[in-house]
Amino acid sequence: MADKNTNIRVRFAPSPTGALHIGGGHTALFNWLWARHTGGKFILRIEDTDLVRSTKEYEQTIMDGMTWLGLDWDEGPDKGGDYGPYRQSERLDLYRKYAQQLTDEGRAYRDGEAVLFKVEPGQDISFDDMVYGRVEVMSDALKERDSDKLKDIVIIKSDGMPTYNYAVVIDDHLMAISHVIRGEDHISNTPKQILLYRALGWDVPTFAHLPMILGKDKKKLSKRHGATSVYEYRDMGYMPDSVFNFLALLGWSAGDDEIFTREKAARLFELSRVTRKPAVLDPDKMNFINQEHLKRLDPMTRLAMIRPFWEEMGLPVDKHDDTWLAEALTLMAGRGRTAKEMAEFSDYFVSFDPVKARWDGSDIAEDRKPGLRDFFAALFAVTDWTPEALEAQARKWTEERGVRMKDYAMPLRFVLTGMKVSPGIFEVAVHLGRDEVKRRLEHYGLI
RNA sequence: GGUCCCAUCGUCCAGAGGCCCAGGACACAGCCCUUUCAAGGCUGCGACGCGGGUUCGAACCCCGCUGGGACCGCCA
Repeated sequence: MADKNTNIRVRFAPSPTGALHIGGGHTALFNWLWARHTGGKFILRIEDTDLVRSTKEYEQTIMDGMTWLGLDWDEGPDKGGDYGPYRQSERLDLYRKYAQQLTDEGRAYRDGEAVLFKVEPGQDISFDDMVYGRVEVMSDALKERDSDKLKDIVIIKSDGMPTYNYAVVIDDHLMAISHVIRGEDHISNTPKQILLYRALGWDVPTFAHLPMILGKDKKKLSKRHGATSVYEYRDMGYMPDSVFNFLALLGWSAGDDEIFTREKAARLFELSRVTRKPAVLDPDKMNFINQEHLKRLDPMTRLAMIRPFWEEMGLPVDKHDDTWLAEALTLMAGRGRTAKEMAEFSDYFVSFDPVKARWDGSDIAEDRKPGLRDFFAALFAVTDWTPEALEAQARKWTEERGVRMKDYAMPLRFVLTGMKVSPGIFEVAVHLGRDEVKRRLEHYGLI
């Protein structure tokens, strides 16, 4: 798509009744991708016509969630634009105006305080979806449940507020939306909306529905599937880049390379290549993608990612130099799939306290201690405090005595980290520094 | 119950009639590397739901069945 199409306008229209859901994030993401790919505009519209459930706090939370994911919008309630206002609650006069027009034309009628749109039988309300292709529907299908009676469409509720199916048509048209990209759960709402577009004499936008995201049990994602808001992923230590990457892979693929940046995804994205099958969310894949992004981070950025988790664990992060901490994490690279895991697996760099807390040294038999003391003394005899020199010394020492390296490296690992796994133990020792290693050995009476 | 949609490894995606006795990724198993665990390298396991057509030829087209999903609210 060489020519930038500035007429392409898409929107994400959440209702502020909760934090940004993973499904909502997915929808917002695909709209963003299409806008950025085509050079069009991405609009944020708040659908707050449900008076009781909508709050300003949730509105802010949703915007924060989108920002966290790296999805920036061109027009919205916070930044304005030529097609505002961008909150449905501020557009009530518009909905009333067109409802009145439809009523005057005899297309709609009042029912108490509400206004209903009359559905006529025999109308073809099929449409071409950019993802699903031709969707065939007749207006005769718009029946009441368990009945053959046609069901008219409520456009204004008794409380004076517009219904979703009506407001969305008014707004998408007035905001000059070219492509309506939304979840597949809206596919059956589309024919009703087409009826409204026609009655108003407006052009119908292009529709593109996205496959649903399902839980492991193949049911629509909900609370009981664990993490459902993007914030839960943030709090578990997933990078925004990873969540973006993972979500982009649900219903679409960029080709051979599955780890990519927002920019690359935007460049490669094609609506016509979106899948139709509902996608099951796979936490394993999410972990893998996060680990890959964590590995690719530059040291200081990685530190910024891990730091809050160390702080949350109550570790004295400020006592250390940032560069030194970042280097410790470089040693950890590839270990830990989330920032939280990485923070937990590397706590011994920040403080000796967690080491003492989880290992008291009692599982080292007394008769082994003399040998270990000899070994550690040999290590401290090394003047060149580098991983290579220490390892060479350790190897020499163990070979001369015909003993196994692991029988001495493992105790050292426990002394320094309190864990049975860690990066190369000589690298850990060197990074901690001679004095700190000595201090930890002394604590366990091994030097 | 009605309407609409979907149907390739356990999962996510490739595949747009011959290039497919189906390819990649995650997960899983094994091997290598190794002081541990990861990472990395290699190997393996594993799918076109079923039945009819159409065609010289079908994972790809058509029909039926089965299975799954979504919707049927004065919620969005």
